[in-house]
Amino acid sequence: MHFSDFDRRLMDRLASLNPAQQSAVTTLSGPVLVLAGAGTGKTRVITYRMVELIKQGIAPDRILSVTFTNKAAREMLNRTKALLGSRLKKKPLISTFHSFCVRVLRQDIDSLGYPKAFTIYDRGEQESVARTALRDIRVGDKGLRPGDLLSRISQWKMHGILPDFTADYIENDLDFISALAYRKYQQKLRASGAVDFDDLLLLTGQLFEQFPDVLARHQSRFDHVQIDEYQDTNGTQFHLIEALVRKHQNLCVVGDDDQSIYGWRGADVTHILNFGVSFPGAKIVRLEDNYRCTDKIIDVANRLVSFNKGRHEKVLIPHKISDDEVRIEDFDDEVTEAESIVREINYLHRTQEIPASNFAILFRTNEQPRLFETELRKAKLPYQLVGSQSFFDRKEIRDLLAYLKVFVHPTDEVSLLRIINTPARGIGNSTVEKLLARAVSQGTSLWNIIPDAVRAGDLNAKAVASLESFHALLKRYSYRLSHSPRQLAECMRDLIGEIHYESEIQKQYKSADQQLARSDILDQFLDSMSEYAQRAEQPSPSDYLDDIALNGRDDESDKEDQLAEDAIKLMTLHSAKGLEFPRVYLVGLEEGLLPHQRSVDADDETAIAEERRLAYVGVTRAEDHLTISRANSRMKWGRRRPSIPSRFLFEMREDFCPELEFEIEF
DNA sequence: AAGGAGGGTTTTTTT
DNA sequence: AACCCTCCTT
Repeated sequence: MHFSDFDRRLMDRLASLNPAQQSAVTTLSGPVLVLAGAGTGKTRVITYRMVELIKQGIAPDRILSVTFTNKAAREMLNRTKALLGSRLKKKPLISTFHSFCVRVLRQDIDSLGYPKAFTIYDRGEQESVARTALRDIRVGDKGLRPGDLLSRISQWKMHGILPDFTADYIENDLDFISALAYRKYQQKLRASGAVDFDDLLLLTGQLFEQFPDVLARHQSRFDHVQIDEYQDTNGTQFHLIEALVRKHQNLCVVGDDDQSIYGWRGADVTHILNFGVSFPGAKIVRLEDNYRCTDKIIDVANRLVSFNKGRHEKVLIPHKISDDEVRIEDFDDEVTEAESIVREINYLHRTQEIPASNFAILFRTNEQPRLFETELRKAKLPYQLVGSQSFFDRKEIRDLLAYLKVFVHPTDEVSLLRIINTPARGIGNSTVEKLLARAVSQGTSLWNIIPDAVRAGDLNAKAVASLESFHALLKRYSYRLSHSPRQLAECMRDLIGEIHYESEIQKQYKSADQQLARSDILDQFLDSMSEYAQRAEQPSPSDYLDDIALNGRDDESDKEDQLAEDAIKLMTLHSAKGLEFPRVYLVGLEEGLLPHQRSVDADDETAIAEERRLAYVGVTRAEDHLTISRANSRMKWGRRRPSIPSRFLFEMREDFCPELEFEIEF
């Protein structure tokens, strides 16, 4: 959407606020809960409120607004700028919890015994740490994998439970081993000067709790705090908020319990349900006027969500009337599903000239978009896969980032292990094992042991020579980067040359096509770095790494924004939250997919309820046209299996009665 | 130490 | 079907 359209719509909306919305906007002090259904303009209300505060004379930088994603933060900032123009003298602080916490921690984390130059570990790196932590523990034949332990550990962290306090929560083998792993894991992280995503919140909470002066400093920075998507707050986040507003209670939160879809990540709906208890005297404003969807779509959404128990009863009131029924279509298999939907989009786009950006295809799992991508590419339609961090997940990028991390922070053991023999330089497993054993026995890090080990002489000559030149290489680049941070891209380009990374690619990929694609990735990566070096006020490698950790492929989005504006969007239901599209295809409504098999197996009504909310989120993304589809059979793990229509279809439509094409076996 | 073959396993969702 | 891990050969 262009700015002019955008502004016009905003101004219209502002002029037509209903009394409930007005009261949300004009209640400027004390706690406020805005309970708002889908498509009622939640985020806009919070933006207007901020604008109102600034108009009343509150300095923009004394308002903290927390959004759920970095993208939402950017959008909110743009709207504020559009509404206030030159009246906006300072920048309001709009960020996610995680970005906010990184800022806090960069200042004070040393009080907790971590280095200020900590690195942030993502999922893959966490798993390596967990794997080493696991190795020290005798797992026996329990068949547990790092992933299981990590998610248990993550749950504890999101409830603010530290390693020393896990004893109360042990109920089974998984808990027991996870508790052990948690301690080892946390030790390893700290030794590597690393922090994981949950730590960002957990450590900030710890900091606030243990150091009242630090808390006081941050409390006095803000007169007002606003939180968007409050239904997704976890325990640790709640404590952070509560601590920040403890003195003035100027807190405004916005959310919808029917859209709580992050329970698996620790989000706790009770925070929004008990807001009035946690913050006495809170005003509660309800928004039920839906401006997004047609009456037909709202009807389906209301019916569906009414099957959930224990929620704030809300009935969305549609403001758009349409003759277009919600379509529920079935196809033989997942290939036909993709083909047919893409064929329809192709027709509508090319013949009816409906812009590509009007379309969105929403799905439950990440294996689903593949086929749609293939079909869209065949039809030469512009599309964008939203949300997947595929770019920074590529092997090449991860390798080079690991180099960069070691340059910045030599104690980062996970990254060091990743690059020590990448590309192969004759430092094989047995050598690495010896080094690690020595590091453990001397109680120091792998990095520190390398010069010693070279002297000790129980390694073969080739390995020693390689180690020496590897060590020298790291020192050289780390020195160079710290002295000329603006040269980030050039530096990495030289590195690629020096370690012959390109020839490594040639070796690994046989076809010229693939080789080209891989080199292309490297170029994009270097571009992203030089772009960063220009954009940032004070570029530094560690700041660049923060940027990537928190924003993913953010740097590309600027370039792609115009392109993305005119593309068909493909995304999971989770990343579709907060967005809206004129034409939505909600695909794969089958038992086992939506609701997901894992929730079905859990045999737990709350798990199914969350799946239902997910479907509800999908339905309510559609502005004008909604098509729901399913396949009668689907490939899974190389096998074709029959699919049963999702139970949600029966709930959405009273008259839903499909003809089943497969035979029922008894 | 490196590369390749064979076997076993897998996927929910993401800041 | 695709990926990862382990083991085997060179």
